Amino acid sequence: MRDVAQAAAVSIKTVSRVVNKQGEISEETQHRVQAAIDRLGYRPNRVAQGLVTNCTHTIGLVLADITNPYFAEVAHSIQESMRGQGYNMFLCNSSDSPKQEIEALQSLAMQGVDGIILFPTHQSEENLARFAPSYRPLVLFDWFYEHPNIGIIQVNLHQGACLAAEHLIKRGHRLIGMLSEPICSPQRGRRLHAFQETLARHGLPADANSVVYVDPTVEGGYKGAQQLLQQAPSITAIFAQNDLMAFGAIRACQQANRRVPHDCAMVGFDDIYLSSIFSPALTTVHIDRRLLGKLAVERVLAMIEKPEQTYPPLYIDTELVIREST
Amino acid sequence: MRDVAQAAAVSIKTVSRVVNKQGEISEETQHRVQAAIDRLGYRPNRVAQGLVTNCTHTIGLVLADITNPYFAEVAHSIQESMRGQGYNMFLCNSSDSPKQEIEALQSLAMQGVDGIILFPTHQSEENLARFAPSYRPLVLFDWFYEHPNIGIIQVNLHQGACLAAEHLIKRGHRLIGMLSEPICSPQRGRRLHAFQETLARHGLPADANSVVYVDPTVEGGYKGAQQLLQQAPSITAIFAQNDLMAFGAIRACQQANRRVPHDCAMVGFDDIYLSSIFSPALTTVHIDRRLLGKLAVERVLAMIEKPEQTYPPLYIDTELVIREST
DNA sequence: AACGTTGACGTTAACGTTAACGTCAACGTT
DNA sequence: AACGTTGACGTTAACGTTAACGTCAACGTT
Repeated sequence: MRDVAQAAAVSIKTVSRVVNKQGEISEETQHRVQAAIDRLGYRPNRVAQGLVTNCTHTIGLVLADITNPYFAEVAHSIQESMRGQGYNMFLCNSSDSPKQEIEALQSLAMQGVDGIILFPTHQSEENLARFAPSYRPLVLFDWFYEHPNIGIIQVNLHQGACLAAEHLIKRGHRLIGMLSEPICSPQRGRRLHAFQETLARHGLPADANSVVYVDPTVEGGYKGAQQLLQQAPSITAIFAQNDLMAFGAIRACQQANRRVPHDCAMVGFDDIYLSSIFSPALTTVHIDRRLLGKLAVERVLAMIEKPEQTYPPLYIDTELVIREST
Repeated sequence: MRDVAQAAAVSIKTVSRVVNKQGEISEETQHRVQAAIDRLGYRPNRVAQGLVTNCTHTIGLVLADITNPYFAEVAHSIQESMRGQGYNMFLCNSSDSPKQEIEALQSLAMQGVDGIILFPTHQSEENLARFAPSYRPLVLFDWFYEHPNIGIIQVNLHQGACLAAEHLIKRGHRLIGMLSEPICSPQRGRRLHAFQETLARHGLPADANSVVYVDPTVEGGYKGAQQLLQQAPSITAIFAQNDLMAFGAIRACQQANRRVPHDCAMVGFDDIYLSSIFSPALTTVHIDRRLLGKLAVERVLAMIEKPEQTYPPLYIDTELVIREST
């Protein structure tokens, strides 16, 4: 910057004004400075800017597992939305562990991020309570914790799970197994509870015997389905809490010589891009990841720019996509 | 920091010494300062540290597409390896576009990252030539560009493609289709060329008619396989350049009433975690993503710490995993 | 006793920016 | 002619750290 100022025979403050388009400069000076900037290839140092403006043009994204395509697609959408705004994105994996999550939040705070987008994990409520007041805007997915610093984006999981249940019931299924992740907080159980509620409303059984709690991964779905088929062999359908689990469960069914959907129907959740080309193509609840990412970025940037405003939660509806697995 | 210094009745420099464990402090003072740090919840400001030390404890990861599980798994491994070292990771998608890639590199440079790990795209050579001299350590995957600032990690794609070809030939296939991404640089064509070489070595045809160039995605594989089956209907096997393409191709085969593997065998590349549970489970060339990420982090951190040393390329072997699709 | 060394700190300046305020000429207004 | 306003800059201090150097008492050595 000093070199540019010298080359253009102005003060560094004038260079700063040109870089930040702060006006109050004559066109002639502006051109001269710009020419010097181009000639010397000057780029402002974001670290120094960050120190004085307390604004680093970065946000942090903390999510459970980037290898789950659902998260990856949301991350991709967030990235794309932010790129145009000149923001860079830190990525942290929480591995669904509260300890790693809080570590990620702290390290992001040290890096001076302007805001954080977080898919919270279990046990998070207390962590958030400690963390939120101290820091920048935080946008949460699928969680609820009221605080002026916190923006909420809720996917209508309840609706999605109801749609899935009603679809299976309409197809004549009476005994339906469920694969859920372990439920460590009320927020975590929303899909399962809504599904069970719908079953109950139709007078169908939803006892503990038809639910298995496993990791929300392919592996988890595979093992969970094996267990489910063993402890409740008369089930004719399975509702998995996400598509990866459904993939694993389909595999388990096939290996147990249960054809999908003829011997056991399968419904997933998320509609990741592989669901439509899996064999059989998966019936699942669609969530618009692009919209999700876009809204998250809009919300967090709005909260950064105008922190005094209050921001009501945003809700995103889901949609049942019927394919070959039911 | 000033508050901590005041609370402990020392100078801020002494606090700095405690934080950075720079020694030369009495145990008693150290304890007193540490107590004040804990009590006040002081955390060093990485932005200010970055300005003075020119070291931000961040690295940038630029890759083509985070929604491809292969990249996602490498990103995950990089993240995990870095977490323990106190580094944070910027993530940028290049979308396989040279323009976006160079924009990502520039914005990372402005953020003052200490190093960059890059899965380069086509046209990159000239960009790298311009970029590399000006900046921090750069670690490249599957590319080659010799420069003291650049570290290389090569997956032995040649070996992998040969293994795949020999496997199909041994199974009796004589007419094999190939799905490749567009080849805009020699580096990009390594899998395809090695595969074609092996075919030629066995006296088998590898003409243009049996190759289709499409995007390295599920969609690309799907469309590519459709085209391949139309223009070369007598093929009995397809080699896809990555697993996602293979998934799409399997789908296309099934829809064309070609059973996999009976009517058309399929081999992929990468061995993403979904390959083993796909139906049919995919025969593919395994790449150790965890190792890849771990080595990349080790290399880039070593280059940051000791930039004067020279770092020879690292090579990673591949392995054929035979499953149901062949 | 004089001097050098060392341990345990403190002071000052700097990193590359921007915010806040200052300056000064030119111009218009009364 | 005196004064206020405004446009177009420049100066100074500050952001929160660390590097480089300074200080000073205590201690050992000759």
